[in-house]
Amino acid sequence: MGRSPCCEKGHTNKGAWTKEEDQRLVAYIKANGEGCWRSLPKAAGLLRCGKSCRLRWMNYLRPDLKRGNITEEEDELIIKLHQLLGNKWSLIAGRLPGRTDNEIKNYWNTHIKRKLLARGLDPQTHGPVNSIVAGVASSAHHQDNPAVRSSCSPQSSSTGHSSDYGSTSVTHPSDIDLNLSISPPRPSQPSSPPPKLEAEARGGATSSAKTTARTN
DNA sequence: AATATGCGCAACCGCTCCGTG
DNA sequence: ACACGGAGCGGTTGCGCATAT
Repeated sequence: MGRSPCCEKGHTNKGAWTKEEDQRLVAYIKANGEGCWRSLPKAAGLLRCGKSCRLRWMNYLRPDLKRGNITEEEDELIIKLHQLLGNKWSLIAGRLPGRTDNEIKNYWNTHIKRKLLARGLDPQTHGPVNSIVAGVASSAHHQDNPAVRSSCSPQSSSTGHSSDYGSTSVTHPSDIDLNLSISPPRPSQPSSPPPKLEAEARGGATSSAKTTARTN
C-alpha cells in the first residue's frame, strides 16, 4: 500500500507540547469531539500532525485519565494480562480504566521487568529465568493461547519486533490465575477474553498518560 | 558545589489493520 | 476484488530530572 505521509513535515512542530497547543487541542475536541485526526490540526489551528494530536489527547489530555501511581493491584493485573496477551499494551490498557497503553508500556519497561527479574522470572516468558532456553521451546504454548492468537494473527507480527513475543511464550496458562476482574473496568468474562478484548481495544482501548506534571 | 550517570516519561516513527470507494 | 486513506498499535528515542560520586 502506498502510504502517504501522515502530515506535511516541515510545516509541523515536533517535540514537547506547549500549554497553548494543549489548550487549543482540548478546546477543539471539546467543541467538536474526537475524530478525523488528519484534518484536526488544521481545523484547530495547530502546527502538528494528526497523529501527534491524537497521541497527545489519548495519552495526556483526556479528562478521564487516572493520574498518579500505578497501584499494587494494577501492577499485578498488568503482569497477569501481559502473561496472557504479551506486549499487547492497548489490550492491557483496555482493562485498566484511566490508564494508557503508553503508560503501561513505560511502566512495564521501567518497573515490572525489573520486578520480575528480581523474582527470578523472565519478563517475556514469565517463566523462571534459568529456564529461558527451555522456555523458548515452550513458545509453542503461545499458539495455544487463544487470546494471543486472536489478537496477533501470524501476519500481525508487525515490524519484526513482535517476533519478540514469539518468545513471549505463556509458560503454563493453566497455572495462571486468569481472573481479570481485579479492578476491572468492566465485568470481565475470564473465559472469553480474546475477541472481545480485541474489539474493545480497537474501539476504545484508550490510551492515556501518566502525568508527572512535566509537560511544559 | 559541580559533574557524571541512571532512570522515567513523553513523543516520534514505521508498520499493520480496517473501512470505504 | 482491489486500491487507497485514515486510524491505531508497538517499539524506540530523546529530554529532563533525580541521585550518586
